Amino acid sequence: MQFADAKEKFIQAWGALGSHWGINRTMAQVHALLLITPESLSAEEIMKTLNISRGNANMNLRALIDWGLASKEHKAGERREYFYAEKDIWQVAKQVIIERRKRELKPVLRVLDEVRQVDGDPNDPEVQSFVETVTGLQKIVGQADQFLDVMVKSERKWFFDTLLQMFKSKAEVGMKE
Amino acid sequence: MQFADAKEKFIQAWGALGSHWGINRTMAQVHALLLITPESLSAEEIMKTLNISRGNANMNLRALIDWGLASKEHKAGERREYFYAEKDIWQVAKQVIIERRKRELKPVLRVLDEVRQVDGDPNDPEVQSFVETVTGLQKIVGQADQFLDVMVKSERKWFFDTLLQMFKSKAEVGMKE
DNA sequence: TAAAACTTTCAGGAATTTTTGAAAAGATGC
DNA sequence: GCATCTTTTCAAAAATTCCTGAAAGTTTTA
Repeated sequence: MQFADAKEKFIQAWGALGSHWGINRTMAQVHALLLITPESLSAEEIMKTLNISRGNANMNLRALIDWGLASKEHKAGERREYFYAEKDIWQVAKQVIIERRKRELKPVLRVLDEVRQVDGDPNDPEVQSFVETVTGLQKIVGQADQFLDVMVKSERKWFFDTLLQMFKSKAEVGMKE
Repeated sequence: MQFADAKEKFIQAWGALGSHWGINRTMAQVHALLLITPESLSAEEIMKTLNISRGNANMNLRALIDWGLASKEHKAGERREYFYAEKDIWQVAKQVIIERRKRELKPVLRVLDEVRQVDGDPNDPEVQSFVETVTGLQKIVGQADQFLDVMVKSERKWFFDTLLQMFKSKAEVGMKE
């Protein structure tokens, strides 16, 4: 495959993935472009490459900065701003997790905690089922939250080495399906 | 909080969460309703509770069945169909992971593999940066995929016990930030 | 101070996604 | 076969999300 095609394909694929994960397609495409570009880019260059308007470029660049995935840079002697993305994928992954945890997991945990304290007849099967479901969700979401907390505080090597051990121990024990 | 309010709040919250994760709001709400309801429900009841049309209810129920999160049931002597959701949250989590892995992770891994084999001057910094980024993504997405594979094949208890050990070993070693 | 270079905002419009509701299709029982 | 009850389909409408481009705002230079 030619480089230009590969680049195009990667940007499209990353955009499509983003849209399956609640992230605006264009924001993901801008991110993809910055990820694979060695030097920083001006808004102008991004607009041209992705065929988007000035306003759109500006909005999504700000969003990326807000997510901690991109930064501005000023080049000496130049007036315009240049943008670049964090290239270390482990850092990127951690940053995404930090933000989504803050924006989505925390609020959900708060709601689960709130609604679990429903006052109603504990013998009513409807209430029972409700409390059971909410408690179950709280446990799993809470566990996931803890796990992600460990992850974002970890070094990449330690984290994957430890996961690897987990896989091994599974093989040894011969866990059933 | 009154039961009716808690129920309402839970359904709303679950719907909002879904929409942040690429899942249609109504589908998540129908799922929430089925999750907390002990007995199975007819389309009619779901339409009435959530204030949605027949077509909408039907569409989202089918989607839930397609995701393996809900099932149909026929009651003896009754003509209409009833619907219920898997209540075991561990099973639900695993099922969601199975589907998203199939629908999203796998296709992305395929694209990454494809575009990594770009033919271009290996000394061109643009090409270098591209290959580095794609390789890095491939590694991390691949690791995540493996981890999720272990998870969906695990018993809940084994999985969380092992994670717990992982956290502990971190504490002992005293990993730095 | 003013012009030039650039960034940000935002109202309106375009595009996309979701929902509706009526009609078609599919069961069931007589 | 036919009447009845139920589910499914799908074109059109509604709702939502996203994008544009011109105008306003900001910073720099002279």
